[in-house]
Amino acid sequence: MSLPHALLTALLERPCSGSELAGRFDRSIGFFWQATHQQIYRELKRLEELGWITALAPEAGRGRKRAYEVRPAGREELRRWTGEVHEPKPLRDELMVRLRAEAVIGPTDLVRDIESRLALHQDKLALYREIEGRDFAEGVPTRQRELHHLVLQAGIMAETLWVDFCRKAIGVLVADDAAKGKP
Amino acid sequence: MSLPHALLTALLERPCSGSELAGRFDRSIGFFWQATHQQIYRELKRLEELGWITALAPEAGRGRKRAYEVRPAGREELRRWTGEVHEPKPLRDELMVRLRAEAVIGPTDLVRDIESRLALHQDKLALYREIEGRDFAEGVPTRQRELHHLVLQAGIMAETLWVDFCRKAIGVLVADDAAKGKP
DNA sequence: GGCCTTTCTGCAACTGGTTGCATAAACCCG
DNA sequence: CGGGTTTATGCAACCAGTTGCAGAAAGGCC
Repeated sequence: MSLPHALLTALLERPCSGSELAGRFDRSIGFFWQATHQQIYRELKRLEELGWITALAPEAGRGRKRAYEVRPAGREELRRWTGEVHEPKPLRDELMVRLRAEAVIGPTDLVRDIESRLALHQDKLALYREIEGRDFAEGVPTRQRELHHLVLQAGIMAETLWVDFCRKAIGVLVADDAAKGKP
Repeated sequence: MSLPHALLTALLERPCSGSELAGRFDRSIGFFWQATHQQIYRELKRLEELGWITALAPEAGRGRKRAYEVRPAGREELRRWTGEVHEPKPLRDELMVRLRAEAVIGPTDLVRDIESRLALHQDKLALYREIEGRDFAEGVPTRQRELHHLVLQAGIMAETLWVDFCRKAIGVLVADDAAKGKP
């Protein structure tokens, strides 16, 4: 639902082609909104049909790149959407379903899954902290920089939460196993 | 993706009909996995075809209720699934896209949206804390209770995070406005 | 008993996102 | 310069979840 607007934002930051967008989605915006290249191409086509973006003159490069830039109508639409009040999507986490399943069908191998999750969250947290140190440790705090920092902080907070939660969950599951005499 | 297993879990806790499941999803499991009644009916049908659940003899009540119970194959499948290692779904949050949009197109009405979100998260947090006080303040900590508590704690942690983040975000956005002379 | 409402079940169509595959241009290397 | 590789674009089918609507059985009301 926010893909078109994420694309408009990225293209406003800097006009570029589909594949470049895919690359930039993997970083920055992609921390909170992922998109495959197929989604991106499909959506770019639609945005062009809507008159929100236009293709720029094709420049040389690998393959046949088509860069896009945002038209005034697109910028206007982005402003409209950003100012709207939206219902937040409720949380949805498979791990919680699995924990409840564990509660009914007794001990399973769930701990291993949580351990691997823990590692992933720790990695991501380390990455975010590194970015924070590199990009936000010093320099003038403009509005834009502050907002980008805010988004990164959300990432840091969320990953910290999951690291904490995984540790706590492992604690509960392992203590249970120990209590049952499984060393 | 976890809907079938969420249903199996719920049906193992207590066999019941589609509409009852919908009601129970609104509470408990529904804090982390939502499903509409259409999804539930469709899925129950599929689970029956797979031989994981069976319909019980129809009992009286509103409409024509069909209660289901889990068969051994279903329990086995749930165990298998719970023990599997899954990739966690990456975070996806529209608000972050909107904050980045704000960063590019200058001040918008985004604060209002965040304020309404803040209220929602506070409400949910209060609800979760109330449930915690009611259900987990005392009593023997069995494995099942501990796991249910753990899931609830995840909810509390997440809602706390969002309350904190909304406050922080409002701080940034409002400070910016003030700096621009808009009182 | 007839009628309106509520509860429960379900179909059909749609949407956003994913997967698998195809094609074309540039580039790289022997 | 010709064949393999990489990069860029895209189609088609699919899957999970959502929306809108409809019919059937039970309950309540007059």
